Amino acid sequence: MTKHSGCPTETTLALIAGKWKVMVIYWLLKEKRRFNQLQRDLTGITPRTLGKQLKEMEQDGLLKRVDYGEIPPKVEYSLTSLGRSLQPILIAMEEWAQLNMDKIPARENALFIEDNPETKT
Amino acid sequence: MTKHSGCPTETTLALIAGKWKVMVIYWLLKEKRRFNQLQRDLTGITPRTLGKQLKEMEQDGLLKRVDYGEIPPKVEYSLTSLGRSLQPILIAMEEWAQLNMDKIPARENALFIEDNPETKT
DNA sequence: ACAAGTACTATCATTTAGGATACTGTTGAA
DNA sequence: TTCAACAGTATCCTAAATGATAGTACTTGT
Repeated sequence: MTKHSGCPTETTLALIAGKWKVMVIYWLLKEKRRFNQLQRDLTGITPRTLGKQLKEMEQDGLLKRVDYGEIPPKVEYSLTSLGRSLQPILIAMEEWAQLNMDKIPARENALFIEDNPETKT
Repeated sequence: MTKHSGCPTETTLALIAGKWKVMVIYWLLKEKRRFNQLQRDLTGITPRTLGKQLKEMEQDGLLKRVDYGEIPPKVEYSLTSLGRSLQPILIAMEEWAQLNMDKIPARENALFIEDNPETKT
């Protein structure tokens, strides 16, 4: 997913389509959180990627960053009302998946065999 | 967006997050369509990419492909009931975007300056 | 004196999605 | 007879997303 055409559905999609964004929202819906706390919550994310996702979401108006200017640093992330207003959509997606779990085949891979090392001489 | 962790919300997201998938569903909600027709509908898509999106969506159970085995070829794509059942979610996303249009800043680019050609000597 | 926690950024590398272009074989229409 | 339409696939390439790893400056706890 890259550019969105002006289609409103795709606009919304673009805001939550980052690999970790749904989970960031999930944790921030519980309560505000600090950077390292989020990194512990989202097991496996690197600080670089977390930083990017947070910055994008902040630019998109989904969350706000409050820097207390202290030393050692203290920065808190929390959802804006715009961010919180996505909750019904996320819940709808969650319920849809749970309801249709059985009908969704597990697609693992393999479209065309393309640039596949095994295929080359 | 790449792998989904087993989180149902992300499962749903993964099914519709391809660059053209929402629009494919949009057109197929109207009526069944053939490959070249879709390519005309989705202005700008290449046949390779269209082929991929359709194949993924078919593997995901969102649409079905019917090959009439004729010559010249005739193949029709239509939504499955699973695919059609996504409509409320897409509408919810559309309405959310329309309702919040004014609050969503236009994010154009520029996170860190990273591997930027202008920055290099 | 040393380690750990704070919030990151820098640099480099890999992976993935998507695009450009050309091509297939057959048919019916101009 | 040459052309477009049909439904794609093959090959190559670029751009975007994400990951791995290391390091910043400062402070509190042991």
